[in-house]
Amino acid sequence: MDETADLLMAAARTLRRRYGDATARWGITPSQGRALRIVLAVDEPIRLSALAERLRIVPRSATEVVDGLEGHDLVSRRPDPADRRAVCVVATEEGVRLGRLIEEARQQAADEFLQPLPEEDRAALTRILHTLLDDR
Amino acid sequence: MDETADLLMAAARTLRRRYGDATARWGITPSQGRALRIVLAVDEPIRLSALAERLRIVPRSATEVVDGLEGHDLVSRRPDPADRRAVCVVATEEGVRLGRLIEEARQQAADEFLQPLPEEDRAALTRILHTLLDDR
DNA sequence: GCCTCATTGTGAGGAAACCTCAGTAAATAG
DNA sequence: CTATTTACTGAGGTTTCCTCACAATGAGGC
Repeated sequence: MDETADLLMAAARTLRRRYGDATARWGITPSQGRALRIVLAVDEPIRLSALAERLRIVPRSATEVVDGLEGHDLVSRRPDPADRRAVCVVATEEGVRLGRLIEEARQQAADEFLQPLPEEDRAALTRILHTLLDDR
Repeated sequence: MDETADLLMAAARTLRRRYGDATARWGITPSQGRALRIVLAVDEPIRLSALAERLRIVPRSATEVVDGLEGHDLVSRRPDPADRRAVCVVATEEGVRLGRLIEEARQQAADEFLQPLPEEDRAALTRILHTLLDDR
């Protein structure tokens, strides 16, 4: 009997809730937090479609996430000089500042959740999930 | 940099979608499928609150899932003889029949998703997720 | 037997995080 | 210069879960 699938989903839910508790204090949602983290990590204007890909969601959904972040003045949209159809997302000053705080909180929530795992299990989990996701 | 959390959520989403595609053909949703599977696995009337616990959701959410299944005549509610506040959920004949088909589809979707993993990684994943979830 | 307190399920209401489909505007291919 | 493709977004929907409040019932103390 294969329960792995169910466990995976239950774990994701738990994690999302914890991370959500952690980020809610700044008025942003978990998925906004993840998006902001990517924007900051890339550290240069990123196309909305590229952001979507990094988040593994469809572009339309990325639009919403960026809307949310923009509403909080954490990122701003700007036209891509190379392609006038495209939109680039960049973090504002406030976004950079808050991003750091959020990253800390995120890290802490993840650590707390993953804390019962010995180091090697944690590494194994990351590796296994990569295997599952990277080849579609 | 800890990406495990993100991977976990992305994996859950992928899995839910695949499982959803598999079950949609009988008009039920993934979470209804999971609930039906538990009802069938227990193989005797199960309290709604117990079902909720097995699904790791709050009882109020289980009410909805059961509503959905009842609407398809796959399960029925009956009073618990031992406690008149409680409600027991049992599978109907149709529920048993369809449950088998759904289980097959579910199994196949999970297998397909987990297929890139060598057997030992799959076992490790299950074990690791149990560790994460079982102690809250 | 009562009174209080906890428990069980559910109505009401809502939020998060996705999706698809269709449409506009711009780039690119033929 | 038409035809197709690509990049984003408006509109609308779905799934899955949550909290809060409440009625009915059970259970423990006096």
